[in-house]
Amino acid sequence: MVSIKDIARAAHVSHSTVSRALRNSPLVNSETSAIIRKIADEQGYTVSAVGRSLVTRRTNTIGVVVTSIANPFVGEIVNGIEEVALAHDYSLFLATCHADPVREVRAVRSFQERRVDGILVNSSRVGALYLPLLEEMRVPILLINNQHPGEFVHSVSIDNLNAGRVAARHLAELGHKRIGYLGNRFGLQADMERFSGYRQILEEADIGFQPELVAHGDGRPEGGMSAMERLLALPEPPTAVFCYNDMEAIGALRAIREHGLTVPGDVSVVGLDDLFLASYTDPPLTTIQQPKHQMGRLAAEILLQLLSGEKPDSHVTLVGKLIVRQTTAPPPAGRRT
Amino acid sequence: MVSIKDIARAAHVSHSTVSRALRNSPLVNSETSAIIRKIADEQGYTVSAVGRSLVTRRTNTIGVVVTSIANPFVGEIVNGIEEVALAHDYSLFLATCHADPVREVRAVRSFQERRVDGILVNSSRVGALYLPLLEEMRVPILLINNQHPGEFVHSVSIDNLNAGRVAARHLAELGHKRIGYLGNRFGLQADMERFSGYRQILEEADIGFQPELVAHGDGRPEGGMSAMERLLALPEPPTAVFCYNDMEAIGALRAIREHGLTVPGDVSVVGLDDLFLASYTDPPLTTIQQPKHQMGRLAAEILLQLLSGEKPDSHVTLVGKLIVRQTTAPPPAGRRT
DNA sequence: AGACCATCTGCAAACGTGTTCAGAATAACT
DNA sequence: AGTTATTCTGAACACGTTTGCAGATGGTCT
Repeated sequence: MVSIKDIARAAHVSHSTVSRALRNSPLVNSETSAIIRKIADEQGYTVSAVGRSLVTRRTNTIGVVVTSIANPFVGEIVNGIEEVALAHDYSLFLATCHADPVREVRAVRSFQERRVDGILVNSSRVGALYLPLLEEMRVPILLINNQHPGEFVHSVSIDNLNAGRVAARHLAELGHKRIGYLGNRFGLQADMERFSGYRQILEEADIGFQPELVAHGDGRPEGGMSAMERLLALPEPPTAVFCYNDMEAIGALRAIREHGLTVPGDVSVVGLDDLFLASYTDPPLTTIQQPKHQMGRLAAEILLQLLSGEKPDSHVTLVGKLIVRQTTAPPPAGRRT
Repeated sequence: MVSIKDIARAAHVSHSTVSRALRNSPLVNSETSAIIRKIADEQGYTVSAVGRSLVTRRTNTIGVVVTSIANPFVGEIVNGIEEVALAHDYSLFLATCHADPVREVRAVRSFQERRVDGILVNSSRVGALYLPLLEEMRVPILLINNQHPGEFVHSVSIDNLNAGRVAARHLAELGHKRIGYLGNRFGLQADMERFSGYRQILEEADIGFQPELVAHGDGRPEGGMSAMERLLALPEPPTAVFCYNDMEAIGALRAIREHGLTVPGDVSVVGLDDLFLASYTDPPLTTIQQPKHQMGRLAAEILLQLLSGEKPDSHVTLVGKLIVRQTTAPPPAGRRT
């Protein structure tokens, strides 16, 4: 591998001069600079980031740890991160932890060894347990959609309360009086916040909260399906449901169909996430869009600001947008009490 | 940041001894070794990969360049890669190129600067143009599902010919005589191979190839939808279609439904990829599963073998598995001619 | 001519680690 | 006691780069 010294020898200058020439330093004569660059080109020289990092004490890398990169949701986020990282000449270390604390710790340790300049964490189930570990590191850490954003220094997340409100309000405005909530049984903070927003709207709209209209899934289609079945088995089932996420909504759609009912004729459904899938369910799913890409971009931008010494806002929340497709409509004529 | 020299000073030994102690070298006395490790622990020392890489001339990193990480298909592959990388203490640099040659070249250059030990490329549209660039690098490169695998030294890909055969055979065995093909209009090699397999089966089954039953989409639902519409407009439309991928199959399902026909009652549909989505279409999609995860694992394993000096097979192909769900059935009674 | 300045270049140190080699200390022999 | 073998440690160099400082070169001014 050709180094700076090799081309110094070839150009009959010192390696310092080569270093300066390649970095366009005004200190070096433009002619010699041109010669040096030409030789470097011919020899196929590329600067060694590892040599450079050793002296500059910066690696121009950021570590990203996510639950699973196969999840299209996090894929979008990483896409946004990568976009701004690339624009600023940063590279990404990617690690997945699959919600396994051991793996997460291992990933962070590895990042520490590699001397990343900053870390982005997107793994909503990791609690405050790891706070000490993360803080022990000397680099800025930013959490995306984390379970306990308040406890960490910097975070970017969606406004879950607002999302719950927007979804419930949409259904209330369509005239629904029996609006169910298909939650997530793992007691995630996101679930509680979405539920709160939903409940707020019910109170504000004088519909009132009806506890029997709440069921819990597991965040996956199967869980959504069985939770929906429980609601449909009620003497007076809901005419609309707001689901914790799109995955559960898909399960709900199936349960409703298998129950011999139609969407949105008999039951309206609202999801949350706006996965790619949501456009292609039958019928296409009305949902709250999480600004995944923007979330990734914003997270990376804030991290870069931190790295350049600025002091950006500690906790940023983004609001989701309601995407009305075809799973919501007014309640059936006979049930508009 | 605490370095090896700091703990050497604290332990009253030389930094060489510290280096050895932390790497469990048998050369150092076990008692002093214990003392050193204790001090290192107290000071929160973590070895610097950049310092180490400088002397070992290995970074224990591999660069992964993909089209888009938001694509669940590539997400699964990366998942597999990460799994074996982690197991071997390698870290992943991730870069996305969005099928943009400029970005791809930039990503590879960045990897080169960072002195990755090897590179995995998954971007099926990149042709032989970049071969020189890739070969100029001094590290092993392995291509996953590439457009022109033969031209590169190492590759892992799916057996597209076989996939086409399996899909078509499944439909032929159900009794279909008019089997359409919904291809990809961009002339990808994968499309041609899948088509060849399909055609082979038609000949072997004495059904014969009927050119009017072939239409081309764009690899996305919209394209699949309009291509399917063209087939349905034929005087004698197909009773089954094999689609280039699941995305087009989803479009086909929608076109068929909007045409007032049912799946699989009137038309059978087979996709290819087995995206997560495929389980949740209505009805659930029969498709050929691409072993995405395994492909990622295998790619990483082969690369690691290359890195350790072994000479594994140059070109590995994996066979996809037929997943029969509910979009395929015998043709309608009136059309079994 | 000498003083001064501007412009460029090289020397040397530093970053954190691994590794070779030589030598010190101790133990085990004759 | 003297020799040899064994076990451990430290000095020194290397890896590739950046950068402060000193010095060289050549030019301009008094």
